[in-house]
Amino acid sequence: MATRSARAKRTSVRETVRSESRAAYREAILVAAERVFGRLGFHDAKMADIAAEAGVAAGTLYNYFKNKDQVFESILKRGQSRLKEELAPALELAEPLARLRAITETSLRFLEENGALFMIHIRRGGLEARSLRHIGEGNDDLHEFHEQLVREAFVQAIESKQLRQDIPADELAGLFSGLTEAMIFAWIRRGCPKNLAAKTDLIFDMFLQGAHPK
Amino acid sequence: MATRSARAKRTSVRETVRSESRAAYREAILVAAERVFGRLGFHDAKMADIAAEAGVAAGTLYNYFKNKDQVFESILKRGQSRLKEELAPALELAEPLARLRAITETSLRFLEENGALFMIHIRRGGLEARSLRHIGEGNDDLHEFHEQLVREAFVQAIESKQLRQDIPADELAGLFSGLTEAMIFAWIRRGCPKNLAAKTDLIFDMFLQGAHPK
Amino acid sequence: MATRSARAKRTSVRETVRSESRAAYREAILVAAERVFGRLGFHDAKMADIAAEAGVAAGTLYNYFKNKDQVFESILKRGQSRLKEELAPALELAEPLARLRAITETSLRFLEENGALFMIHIRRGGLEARSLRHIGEGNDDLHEFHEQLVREAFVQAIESKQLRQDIPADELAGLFSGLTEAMIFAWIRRGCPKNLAAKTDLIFDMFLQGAHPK
Amino acid sequence: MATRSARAKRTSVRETVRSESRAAYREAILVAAERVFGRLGFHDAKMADIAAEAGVAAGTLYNYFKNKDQVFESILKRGQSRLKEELAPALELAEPLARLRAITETSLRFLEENGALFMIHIRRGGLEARSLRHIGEGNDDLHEFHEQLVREAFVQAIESKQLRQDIPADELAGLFSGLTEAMIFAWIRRGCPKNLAAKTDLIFDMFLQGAHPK
DNA sequence: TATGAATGAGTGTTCATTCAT
DNA sequence: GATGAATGAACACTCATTCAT
Repeated sequence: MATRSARAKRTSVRETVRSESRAAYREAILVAAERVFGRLGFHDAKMADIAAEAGVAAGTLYNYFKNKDQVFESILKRGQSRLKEELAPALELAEPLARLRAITETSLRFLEENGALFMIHIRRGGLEARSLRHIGEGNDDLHEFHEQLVREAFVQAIESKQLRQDIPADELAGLFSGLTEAMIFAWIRRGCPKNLAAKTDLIFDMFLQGAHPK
Repeated sequence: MATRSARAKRTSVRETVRSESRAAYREAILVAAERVFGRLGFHDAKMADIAAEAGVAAGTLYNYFKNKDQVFESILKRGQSRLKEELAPALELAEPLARLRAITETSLRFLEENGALFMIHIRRGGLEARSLRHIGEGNDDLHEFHEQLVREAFVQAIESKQLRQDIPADELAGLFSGLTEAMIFAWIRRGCPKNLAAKTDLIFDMFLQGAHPK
Repeated sequence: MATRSARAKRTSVRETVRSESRAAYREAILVAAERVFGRLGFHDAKMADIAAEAGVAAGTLYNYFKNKDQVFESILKRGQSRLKEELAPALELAEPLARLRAITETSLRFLEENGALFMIHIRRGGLEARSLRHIGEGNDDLHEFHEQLVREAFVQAIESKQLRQDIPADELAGLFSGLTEAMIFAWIRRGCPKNLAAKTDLIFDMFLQGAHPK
Repeated sequence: MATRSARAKRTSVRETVRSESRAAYREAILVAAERVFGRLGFHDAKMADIAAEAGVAAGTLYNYFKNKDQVFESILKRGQSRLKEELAPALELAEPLARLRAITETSLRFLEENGALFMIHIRRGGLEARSLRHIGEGNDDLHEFHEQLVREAFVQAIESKQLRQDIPADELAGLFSGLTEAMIFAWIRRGCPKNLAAKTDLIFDMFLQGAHPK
């Protein structure tokens, strides 16, 4: 029994090691893929590029992912869970505008730290959606999640009269998200300089006060 | 001499016909390519798809364009000149905010009527820039042109105290363009419903008044 | 009847003109094709190139020749008849070695004046024979014709004891033709300088005397 | 450490196998390509033909050669090194005419065993030069190498009064090379019968004695 | 399981040939 | 008959995927 147990344990340990090794490989591949997809886009990124960036052989990719599409999809999913984790503290805030500000700042900071991921996400979510629709059908979309959070904050803020009453919450939320995204696009176009998160104040100021002279 | 004249005329007519036919073919190909690129993106759009959409043989494309890249580029250029034409009346307006409103409305209307073109343009200008940078180097970019117009309007509006003085014109212009683009992205995400141009008022209202309750 | 006759005559004249025009077109095309094939080789020479060189439209070529192969073939045939014409005086000579010398000199001069044709011919006859065998099957070949003339001269020269008796006429003829062709190849490799025909003396001297010191 | 060593050895063995396999594939492709190019010429030989002849998939060719041109070039280079190897013993001979005879005999034998290669080489060096000039610029050419050897032998033979003094070494060497090449062309035209190398004696006899009766 | 070479379907492009004018 | 644009078969080459080791 001792022997059995020992063997079982050894096996278990070995499997743990294996499993950790598997996880490490998988992670390395995803990190590499994120960089490569972010740099080159879906089509120009070759499986060979990703393998090279990850320091593994091309065939190895297929031990961890079914195909190129699934590598792509996995990056998105991984990014989604990471952002969700980082957003958790912000969601604790009860005050809707403060929560909105925290969500925005967190998202922008996340963006700065995960530029490549964002490139991938935005391409897929916003623009290549149609051509890549076959990828990730039915995944809960990060966009949806994010917009839902923003929408809730807006509904509450309007209810508590902190915002104009004459524009529906959805429309307002859309404009806000839009303004944020616009900031992001401008930031990308400028080559992703530092301190995107610091733009949160500007976004809020403009969004709340407008451009009219006071 | 009558004969010569007649022959000359016939030739001339024939050449006109031919020339018109060439232009018609070229146009048909561009229209088809615009649709296909808009639908599938640069990479997924195959020359065969474009040819099929245009109702010609694949080889025919190469009688009008050197290669796939040049088809793509030509769409952009064609779109640019068309938008420039349509913007001309708006540029006559002397009053900066009125001009800005006209530019915005015209651009949005143009967009509605040329959704596919815009998809193409934005993909290239904003996002696929890196992977497609080899295409169209040195074209005067529509983005640049548009942003220049907006920037000028802002400089004048700030000078005439019609806008807040505490934010630089460039920043304001960026935010405005951003807000507009955001509207556009939201519109695209919603599947390009009718009446995008009507959103001009909302954009201006929000941009000028802000979201604060009055 | 006068009318008929007149009409008939007019028709006939017109047909002559037409026929002359046809011949002129055909000739122009062949001249152009000879230059282009000579310059680029069979495969790299495009029908469009030939048409351009001839100053006609691509389609016109097909009013005179069934296809590219036939253009090629026609050049060879035309060259063959021209060389045969030029060789006629040489063939009058009764004395075999004098005749051989005249044939050689004439052939070399012809070569210098028809370099392009020769390039075509040699490519086809000597080297691309296998790959181009589908062309001109069963034509009486210029090579064959030429070698036949040479062979006859050798048979007679050996019979009249003007040449070594210990080597069969065929072998000797082959060597002589070979030496001549070798001269030609060297000449081509040197870029076709002037005065190839003047090498006739050297060929004969070497061929008859050998390289041994006297 | 034993394990490491064992693993290292295994790896090394595996790599040797792989490396041998790679070399074998490469060689098989070159052999196939040599046959196909020799049979059809550069243009008519399709990559698919070569792949089929080698018994591999078309794509495999591109794991070993960058493109069709490079396959072609590699054949030439391989042939050059092989001939150079085979010529080495002949070059040991101090006596110029004996050396020349050995060089000639070796070359002819090489030719018989590598007819396809020669077809390829001669097409490129002599005739398709112009259209294929883009291939292999700057390779040390087999022709040049061979002619240099011949030229040296002639200079020495003339110096030692073994040959006529009235014709410059270059000219004589050219004629000799020419005679040899002529023999080769005749041999090709006759369909590459056996025993080409045996013609060395005939070449030398004719070259030295000439065709005059003694 | 990692490897990396083999595979072959798929694509952009060329060009001989056809055909409407 | 001349024209020159349309045609589409053909081909070099790429790359995601498979598989023997």
